[in-house]
Amino acid sequence: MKELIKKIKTTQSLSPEAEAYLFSISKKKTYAKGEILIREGQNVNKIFFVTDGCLRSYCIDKNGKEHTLQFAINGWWISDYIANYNNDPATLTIECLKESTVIEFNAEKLNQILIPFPEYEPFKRNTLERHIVSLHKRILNQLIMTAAERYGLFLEQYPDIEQYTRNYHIASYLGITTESLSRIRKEMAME
Amino acid sequence: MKELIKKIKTTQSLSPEAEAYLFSISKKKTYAKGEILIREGQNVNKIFFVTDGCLRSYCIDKNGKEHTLQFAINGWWISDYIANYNNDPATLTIECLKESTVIEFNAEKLNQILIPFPEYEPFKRNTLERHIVSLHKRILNQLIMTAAERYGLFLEQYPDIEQYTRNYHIASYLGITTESLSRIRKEMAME
DNA sequence: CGCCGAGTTGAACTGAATCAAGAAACGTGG
DNA sequence: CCACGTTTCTTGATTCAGTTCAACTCGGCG
Repeated sequence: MKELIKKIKTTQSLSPEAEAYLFSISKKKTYAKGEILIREGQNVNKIFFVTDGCLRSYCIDKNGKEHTLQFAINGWWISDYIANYNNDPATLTIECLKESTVIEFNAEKLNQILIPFPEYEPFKRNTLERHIVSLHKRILNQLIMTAAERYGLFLEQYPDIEQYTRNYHIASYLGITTESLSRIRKEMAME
Repeated sequence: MKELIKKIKTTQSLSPEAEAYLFSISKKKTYAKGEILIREGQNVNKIFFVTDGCLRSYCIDKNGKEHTLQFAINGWWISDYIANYNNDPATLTIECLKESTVIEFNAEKLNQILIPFPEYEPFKRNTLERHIVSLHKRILNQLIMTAAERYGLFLEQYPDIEQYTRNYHIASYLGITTESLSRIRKEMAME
């Protein structure tokens, strides 16, 4: 929780009362590698702030293939935003890739913080806007770059992540098969 | 402007003072087909609400190819969010595809509305969240669907847009070439 | 020791890109 | 209103990146 408070305070000040409110609506939880935080089909209204570890969200297509939407490490938020926003059952699954500590919020209660504590708003907005920017970049990269270039960028953006992830986690994030990723790795090693 | 006010009021109430403030920081503008609202490299801090017509944002890669990030029709916002958020020069170009009417805001002033009029916050947040949801869906669709399926979905989402767009606008949105799109169309017509 | 899941490698295949040429649509000026 | 040039769209042939399927290697672990 300290991590989150600290992060908020890089954007703005936060009264002790608002801090207390955040505490009161959140739960610190630790998950083991392989645990599922949100499962496809469940009704969920949770949102997680990652303070340590590594998670990913993915969906499963009609052929049973997984497609990774997001990795979340230190300081990132993760949830099924599609389900949360529409009040639908989850279409995503959120999985713990290594032992992780997260702060769990009820999404609605977290929004309601803005009524007594409007001071929280700039942080909220900043988080949403940064999220949009990263998604825009991802879409453009997917349109512009080759698979090998995308993998290179991925390694820059998540330098340590390969320790925790299976090959197919990364491949399904990049939109390629594990075999292709394996060949790209080989190609890169030879240069 | 009526359109925007109406849209805001579907989410929440809005005081006459807040309405007046929105008026005071915005300019209604009409652009002809082909006009450029934001050009790559410019310093921009504008954001547009489309009340009529059709616009698109795109970037140009190192080979000179265009990649469409977004189409905006009635009731959508469009801007270069990457540039706005980072205070960088624009990496995107925003182009008018048919005669369009937009409401232009200075992005910063639009955010500052929240200080005197926090009542505007739910609309703002709702807009951002809906934007995130649509981007998540787009990324997943790009990972899961074939080019032909994506084109089919595109036609559902933007049923009238083909009247205003060039073939390559759509192709570069779907991440394929104009030739491929042409063949997909042919394929679909034969069935 | 042998099994099992993950990663790698190979060969054949495929969807889409590229390159090139022709057809259709469009706008402009006479 | 037609003729012309330009742009866009279509079609074909070829190439290529990435997939698929299948076999093999490696490392961890009961």
